[in-house]
Amino acid sequence: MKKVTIHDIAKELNVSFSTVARALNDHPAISEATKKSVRETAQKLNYRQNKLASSLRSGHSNTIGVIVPSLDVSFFSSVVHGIEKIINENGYSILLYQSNESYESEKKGIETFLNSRVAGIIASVAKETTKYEHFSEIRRRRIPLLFFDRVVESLHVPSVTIDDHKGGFLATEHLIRQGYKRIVHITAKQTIGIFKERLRGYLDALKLYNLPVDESLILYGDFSLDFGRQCIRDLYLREVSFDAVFALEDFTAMGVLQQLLAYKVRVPEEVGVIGFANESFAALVTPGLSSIDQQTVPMGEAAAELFLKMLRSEDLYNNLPKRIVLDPSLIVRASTERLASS
Amino acid sequence: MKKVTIHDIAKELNVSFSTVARALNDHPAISEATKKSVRETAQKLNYRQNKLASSLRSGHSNTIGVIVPSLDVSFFSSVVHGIEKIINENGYSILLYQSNESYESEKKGIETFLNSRVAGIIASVAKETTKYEHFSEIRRRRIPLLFFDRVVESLHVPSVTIDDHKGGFLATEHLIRQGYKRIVHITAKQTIGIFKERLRGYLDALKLYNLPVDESLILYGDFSLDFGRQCIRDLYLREVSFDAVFALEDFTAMGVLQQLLAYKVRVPEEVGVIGFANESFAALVTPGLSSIDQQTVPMGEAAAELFLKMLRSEDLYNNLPKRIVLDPSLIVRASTERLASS
DNA sequence: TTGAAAGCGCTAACAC
DNA sequence: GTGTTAGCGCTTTCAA
Repeated sequence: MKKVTIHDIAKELNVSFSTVARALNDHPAISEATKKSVRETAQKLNYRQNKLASSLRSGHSNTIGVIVPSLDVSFFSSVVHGIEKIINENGYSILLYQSNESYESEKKGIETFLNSRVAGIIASVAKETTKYEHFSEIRRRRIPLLFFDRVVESLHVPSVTIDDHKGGFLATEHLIRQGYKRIVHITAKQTIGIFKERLRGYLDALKLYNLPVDESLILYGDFSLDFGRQCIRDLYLREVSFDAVFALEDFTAMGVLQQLLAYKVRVPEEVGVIGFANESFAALVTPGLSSIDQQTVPMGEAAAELFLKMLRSEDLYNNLPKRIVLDPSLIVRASTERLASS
Repeated sequence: MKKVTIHDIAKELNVSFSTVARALNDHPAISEATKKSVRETAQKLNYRQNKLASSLRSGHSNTIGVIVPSLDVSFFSSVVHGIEKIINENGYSILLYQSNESYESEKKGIETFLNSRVAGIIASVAKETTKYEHFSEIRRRRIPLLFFDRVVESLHVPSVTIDDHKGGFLATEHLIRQGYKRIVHITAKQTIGIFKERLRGYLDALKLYNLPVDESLILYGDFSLDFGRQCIRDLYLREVSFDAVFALEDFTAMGVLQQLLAYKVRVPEEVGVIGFANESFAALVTPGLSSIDQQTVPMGEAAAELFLKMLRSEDLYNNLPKRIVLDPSLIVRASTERLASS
């Protein structure tokens, strides 16, 4: 199949190729009649506009780079799902990259985006990354950049995140209102921002409801399902009394749940359990695991919409960057539903 | 930041711009000394090759289009994860599109790919799609096309799928070997290829082990968690005796499991349950749900590798298309583990 | 309302 | 080993 260009259409119709170009771009100065015949022969010849040429010439591209740690993590694939939806509805396409949490990959991805002359970049930073030169280069080139979930604060770039403090607060408040009094919180050993925020939410809820903060109820670890199980074993070994557990994320909460059931502890009657992230399994396990929903798809949509606004505004980096902080929501399931009304 | 081109580097070094181009592309006829100085000033000036220009001129692009129904389905995001990994390691980038199971979106996605002059396309067909003109256009343009999981047989295009017949067989055989004799199979009302294959596997296993095929044990429905629950209620209502259930996918199996537990039926002692897909929740529910693993990441990797071979071969559409059929694997968990040894 | 001409930044054939 | 030249297929001024 020979490659068809606007010149072929022009030859066919005996007009100049620039008339054809204008007709295809729906230029106002072209008569409806010409437009019609141009479109018809374009169709007939199976013409397809070459975006490479048009982007090169015009200096405008309609692809935007999206880089995330891994699509194999449901949080990220779900956010990308939301981003792609909105981005596509607005006529852009996405160039996708996974950093696999590696700084080198992330840098390489950004370079590819820059070389491909993307219109802008949406990113969630790799865990490993501690140098941000590749991100500041984007800024220096005046290319729109937006972070979601994992943000580099020092760059002062627009971002979309969720309010982890509020999430921690909601989870804890819910347990308190269900009548639980000695609430364990499992958090991360490392001082990762989001987990510190969830812990702050936990502490603030206790304070607000005049419950004492008991340091022996705050457990620090390498979060995982196994760590959740281990926490429960330790609490029993140490004979710490408790009647509820708020775990920093659902897998850990799941471990907690499994170990409690193994010990024949009744959930939620004797001990309530709540997680964080609202993973798909939370609704399926028995008893259903209460959790905090992170609004993944809305996060992607909000990110894409804010980003489109950035693309359209001229004074991109002049005013203060906009930060959208989404509200997490409490999902109550059987694992904490001790009272009829919450 | 002014845009830097090879001309700027050339001016800086008093050489011709084509020397610069060759140096940057590591052309053998350029002296090491020139290469070095060119690379240095490129770095100094913050030069970035414009891929749009180079692809336009050379006629070769290094982006490949990937279109899937939805990234919000873990199967697809996991396969895309595998594809992206291999594709990137080989210097290509992926342009991503979701069809959301819609024919119109799928068509639009393919058109965008064609306009963007992608080097090739990897696709998993939308449910809604019944016309394949957009796919045959790809072939006509001699652009490499590969299907994974959802294939258009009539197009004779390379593909990567899993052996659903074998999956159905493995699941059923496992139940038989565990001593279950009256095995229910829940399948789809619509005659979707993969589900028909799983059913065939079920029937073949029964035959091989000389178990009778009882039509009243084969249930056709609109699969979902709720349908799984309903199946169990119906079986009890109709007083059909059975001692195991093989459901066409995990969510349905989960419904089965939940309803059995609600009826205080002991799993796996009285009834064994196995699903299909090995969703992440299968390992987390109690009892753990046995399932058939679909090799999502390997599928993505195999698809990407076969695809790269296609890109490199000249006689793309001459010989018979290669079809890779991956073996599913049996994952045994508590829901079917009635005997010590399987 | 349309045409002519220049050029986006690069690759690659052809010179020397 | 390096320079010259001609485009890739478009967009976009300027002129008519």
